[in-house]
Amino acid sequence: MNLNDDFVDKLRNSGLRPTKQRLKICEVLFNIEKTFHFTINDLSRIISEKLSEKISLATVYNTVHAFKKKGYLKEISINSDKSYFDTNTSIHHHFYDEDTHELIDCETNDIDPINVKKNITGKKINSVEVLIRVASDNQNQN
Amino acid sequence: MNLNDDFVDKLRNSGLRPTKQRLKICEVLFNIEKTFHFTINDLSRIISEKLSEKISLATVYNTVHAFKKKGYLKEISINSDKSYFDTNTSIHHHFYDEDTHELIDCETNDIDPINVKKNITGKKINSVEVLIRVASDNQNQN
DNA sequence: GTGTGTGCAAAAGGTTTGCAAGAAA
DNA sequence: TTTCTTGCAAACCTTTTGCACACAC
Repeated sequence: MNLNDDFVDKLRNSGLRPTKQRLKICEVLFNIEKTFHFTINDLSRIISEKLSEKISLATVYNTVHAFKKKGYLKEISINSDKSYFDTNTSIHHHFYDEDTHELIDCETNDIDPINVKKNITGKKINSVEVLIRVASDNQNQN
Repeated sequence: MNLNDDFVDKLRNSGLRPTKQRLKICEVLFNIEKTFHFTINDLSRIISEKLSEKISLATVYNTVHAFKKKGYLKEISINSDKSYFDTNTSIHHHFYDEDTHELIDCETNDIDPINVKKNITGKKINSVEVLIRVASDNQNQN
């Protein structure tokens, strides 16, 4: 399998040993054309379903954090009960569907450039990201 | 004390009994001219320091969530290890200082209007909020 | 063989829950 | 007196850690 070799290279190039577990996680995360969002729990579940083989939770955590540190994944804060990760690592925005709790990417191009007029002395801006909360049009909001 | 009466009314009007604990939490949260950001832990600590009287953690959680439900507090997602709350319940933006983990309000006026060019079919936009991550200018990132 | 990675179980945070005792209506 | 609230401890969930064993190099 060609892709698998790519993953081996990818891992090697970033100083991560291409172990069986890490390759499986790569398959799940990066074998897909469109980017996707997940929690560690999601990922763990998907692995055991798709691959009919279990990877220890600790290893999933280790790997996800290693991938994040290497810039292959990005962590997103939507609500505070869980960490969401995104395979789209560019600076971009999100729609958050409050009905379904689904997260949808919104590329930088989909929003006019954001001009921050205030600034904090001695601090530089690392990122500017927008969260757009949406809900069903005909919903009775609580 | 006049303010205390206000709090009693405030609570009564929203169907919450004005208990000793809730009034104390009101004093801490709403007796201040400027808005402030806190975690439940912060709040609990402030209460025991400022009021030299302890309120059970469970009660603090209960009260904060009750206040949030009534619209007196707003929950903010910065990172997933903790919940932050904000006494400023308007739609507004935030600076997040990655060095100090401090949260700073950024009023809607401080950012030029945000034009979202993409939209999700059948969904209406509830809020558009920006998180600006900042860090020390001379910091060695990572 | 050396060093890194894995997996388990235990621990650690933050948060929630169940229930008995207490306070407000 | 009835209903809501409090407080404690236990439970819970997500995440982290310690350590022995296994695997990659």
